[in-house]
Amino acid sequence: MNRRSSKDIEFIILRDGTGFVQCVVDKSEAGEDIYQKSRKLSQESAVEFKGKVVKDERQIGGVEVHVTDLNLIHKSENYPITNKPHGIDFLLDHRHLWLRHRRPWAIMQIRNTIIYAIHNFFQKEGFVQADAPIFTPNAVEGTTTLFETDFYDRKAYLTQSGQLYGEAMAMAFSKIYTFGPTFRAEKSKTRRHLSEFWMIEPEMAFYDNEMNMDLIERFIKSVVREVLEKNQFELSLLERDTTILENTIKKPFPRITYDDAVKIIRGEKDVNGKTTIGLLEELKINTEKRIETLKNEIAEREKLLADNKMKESKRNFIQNKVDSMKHELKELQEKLKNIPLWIDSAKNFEYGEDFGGADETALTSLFDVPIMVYNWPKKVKAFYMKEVPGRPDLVKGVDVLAPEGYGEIVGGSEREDNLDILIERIKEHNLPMEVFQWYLDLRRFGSVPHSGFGLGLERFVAWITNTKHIRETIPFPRYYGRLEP
RNA sequence: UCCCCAGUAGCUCAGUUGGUUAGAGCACCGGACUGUUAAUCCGGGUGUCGCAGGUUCAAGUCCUGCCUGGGGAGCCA
Repeated sequence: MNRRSSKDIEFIILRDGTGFVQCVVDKSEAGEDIYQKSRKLSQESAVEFKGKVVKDERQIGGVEVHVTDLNLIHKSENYPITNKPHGIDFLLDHRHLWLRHRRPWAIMQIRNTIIYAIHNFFQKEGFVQADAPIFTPNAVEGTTTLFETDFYDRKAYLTQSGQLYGEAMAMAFSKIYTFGPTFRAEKSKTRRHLSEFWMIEPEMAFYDNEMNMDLIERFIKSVVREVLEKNQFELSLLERDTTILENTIKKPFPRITYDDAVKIIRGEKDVNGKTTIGLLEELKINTEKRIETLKNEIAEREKLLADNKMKESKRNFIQNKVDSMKHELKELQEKLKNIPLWIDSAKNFEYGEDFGGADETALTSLFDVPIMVYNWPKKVKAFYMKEVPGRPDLVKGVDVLAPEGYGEIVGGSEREDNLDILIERIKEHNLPMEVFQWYLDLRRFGSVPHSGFGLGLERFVAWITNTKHIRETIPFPRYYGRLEP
């Protein structure tokens, strides 16, 4: 709970886990005793109210409670998280308490809807949920760093992907999906990485990459539709502009080959008359303009501050305003410095490379729905992806890039189903052949075309809720430098 | 592992070319106000300036090293 007061009246925001309601303790209604008790309530005290529910359009949920009785269950003292701004690190140190607050509450409600909608979609489509093991004897793709553990005196690693096991299960049950934790020991310090995150990995027998992309698109639309139906209130708490989410369920996702994507990134090809370079140059001009106005506003206020007859409280107020404007100015100047680098990186993008974060942002900013980029250079993708017929340099992989700078939320492919080619690919990647023997069995005994993809739950939640840092999308995040609480 | 930035009160931050006794807002306590939404107004005090060393008459401020955090690259969902 949280409290505000005026003379003879107290406003208390009460939370019960399902939502929030304002409770009003009016001295004339509740009586002197109850009113005095309510004045002693502190932030996050546990309390029980009796009272009348009254319609009030001004309030969240449209109602408030006029309190007639009050029972203090537990008085909270010196609650650390105040109603004022805190830094992300302080909040994460108090994550066990921070979860009680509105923003985390709204994000977790949406996360819950997403999890439910994912199961709902696959169950209705006839998929079997079948989870992959978490302890694994080897690195699946050989590139990422894994967490090493002791498994009865043997080295074991925490899984970085359940995909190979998913393929085995798809050969057994036709269409399956895994839904479990995944671990990466990379010392990544960016807003889109976690050491421990949840991944959904469907795998379908007799699916080529076209069918795979059809499924991905229907899947994303279905989950987003469910969030829009169930979580309007939470989205409004988060001040999420839902235009792009609504587009996502209505419009088809553009499907772009890697070859075309490269041309678009370089600014050689336009999308509805706009190019990446043009957009970035526009952004540069707008940022410059904003910096100019900020500078002028700061100068104006500093002139005001030079008048030392000014009342102290007023002076402090203006000083604070100036400080926060200087803060914004610093951020914008930082951004302005980076824009030419982004333009440079886009213009000189080298064919055959994977997209960097800035390239992805440049590309996706031209669209108002998620896009699918397919047919990737073989050398930047995993060994198990199937070659594109007639293009031995390309594989049938697909990445879904979310709009608004969220980057890759889905990665998938058609899998190589030919034993000999797969063995060649394992050799090319210098992977230990012996640990893949069971996987190669899948190509020895009734190998069929099959495809699948992986969706990172937290990145998906981050995009839907428009959360800047992925670590706010999981109750207790684990990443380089954070193991507590 | 590499590059950039930061570390000042419980929290968020200011602190100018090195110069007297280091500041503000919030939180907290008291008071004022019948309707607040981060309420507002008045009063009340709080510091190992991340750590270690150096330069200097003088260091929060400059230099070196280390630690911690943030952003990014790599890697990826």
